Amino acid sequence: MTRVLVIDDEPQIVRALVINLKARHYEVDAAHDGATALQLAAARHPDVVVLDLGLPDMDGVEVIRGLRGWTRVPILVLSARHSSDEKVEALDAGADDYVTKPFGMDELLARLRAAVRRAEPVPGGEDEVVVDTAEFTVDLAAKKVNRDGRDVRLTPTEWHLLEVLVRNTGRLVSQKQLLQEVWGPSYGTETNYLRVYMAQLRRKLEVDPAHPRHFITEPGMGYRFEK
Amino acid sequence: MTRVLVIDDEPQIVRALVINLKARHYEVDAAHDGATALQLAAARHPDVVVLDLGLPDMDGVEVIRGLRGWTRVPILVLSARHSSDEKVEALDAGADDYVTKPFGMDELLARLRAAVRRAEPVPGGEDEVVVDTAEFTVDLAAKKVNRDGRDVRLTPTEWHLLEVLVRNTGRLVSQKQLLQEVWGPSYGTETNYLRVYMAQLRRKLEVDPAHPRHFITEPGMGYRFEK
DNA sequence: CTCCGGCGTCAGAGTTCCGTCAAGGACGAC
DNA sequence: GTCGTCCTTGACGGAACTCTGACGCCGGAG
Repeated sequence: MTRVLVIDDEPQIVRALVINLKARHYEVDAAHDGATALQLAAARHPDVVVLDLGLPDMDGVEVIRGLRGWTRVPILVLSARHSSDEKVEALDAGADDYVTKPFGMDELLARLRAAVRRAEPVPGGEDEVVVDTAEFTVDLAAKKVNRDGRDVRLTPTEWHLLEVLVRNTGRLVSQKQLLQEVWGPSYGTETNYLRVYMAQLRRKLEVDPAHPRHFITEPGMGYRFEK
Repeated sequence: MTRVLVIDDEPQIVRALVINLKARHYEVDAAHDGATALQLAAARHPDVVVLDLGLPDMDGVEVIRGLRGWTRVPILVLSARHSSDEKVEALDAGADDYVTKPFGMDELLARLRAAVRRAEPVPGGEDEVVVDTAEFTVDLAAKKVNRDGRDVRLTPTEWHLLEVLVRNTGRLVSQKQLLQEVWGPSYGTETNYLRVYMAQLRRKLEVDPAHPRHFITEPGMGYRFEK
């Protein structure tokens, strides 16, 4: 769940934001002044910050600097001031976006979504998509299988089949489901394909292909991958 | 130097932007319609895009989608429309910011700076600028390849292809992804291009081009660069 | 016991995919 | 214009992959 930190000293604005955000399943923290805000940010590590520049205890830009000292969390600034200088100052201090009050809630939420989306790690980035077994390792992102320090070469079909099984580690995958995912939706009965390609996977990955430990056959039903 | 792509069909706006940006030492490309814009984006790989939604040939949101299909470059939208729906649509399509016309140049530039800053890689991040192999060295920042103490001459396309592969060292890069990143989003099936240019890269960089050790073919799937 | 269905194995045929070469065209430099 | 560089395109032989049928094994049912 995405966590939002709202910083504003006007209770009605905070209330409106909190209600709208919670309705959209965001987790919301709120602070009424800069000091509390910085503390909360450090404690809760929000995914995005909504900051009103007009705070009672400190300049909003100072809050931005305080945050930017240690985090790159997206900061969305709210302000009643339309002056161009204010915007430039806030943006150059490290804000990500600047919305002038009064603002439309739809727009604010859209900008919030944009800010959060941007901060997301690249899909297929460094996320750990590696599955380990005693004998081999499957890296789903790099499309690599390593066994005894060597890369194992898989054909597209073999890889596709392995992928479906590994993504369902421990679960039984029916023959029909495998056929449809690997060969396409119009397949479903060609179980001989499965037999051939399961055999090849086992030959390449199992220690003893005749007595598989990872690619288990469930007779009449399907196959199961076990670590 | 930061490269900006300006997309707008109003010459006076383009002129104003180009003058201001160049004065601040940005490198600027300009397009006056969506098709040219997508082409230019693919060819020039801008660091940030400024996009007017009102284009003669296609909907601005389509341009956003066209870009987002293959790149995460920051997109700053300009529009005369103040309607909230328009903003939400553009932002949800993948835009990073939305500025309504008439806009202050200072503010626009500040938002541009914010967008570029955000996109910067984390300082001290795991960005490898130089990649070494036993036989040659690729310097991604300097755009240079060195082999046996000599710089290897690569054509723009060869370099581009090499860059994509090296940035994904060890990972399989699909043919479609390579084509889209190097030749542009409208490509995806012209695998003969890949065959030709992979051969050229191998001829220039592999010890034995017929038995490549670094530029590995995964038949039916794509290519992989290995140190 | 025999029969039978489901599974594993193997090898060959057919098809797709890849590396290579060469020719043609676009473009800019001189 | 002429040259040189680079990109595109087509063609072809060979390699890799998928499909297909045949066969044997095994366990359960009759």
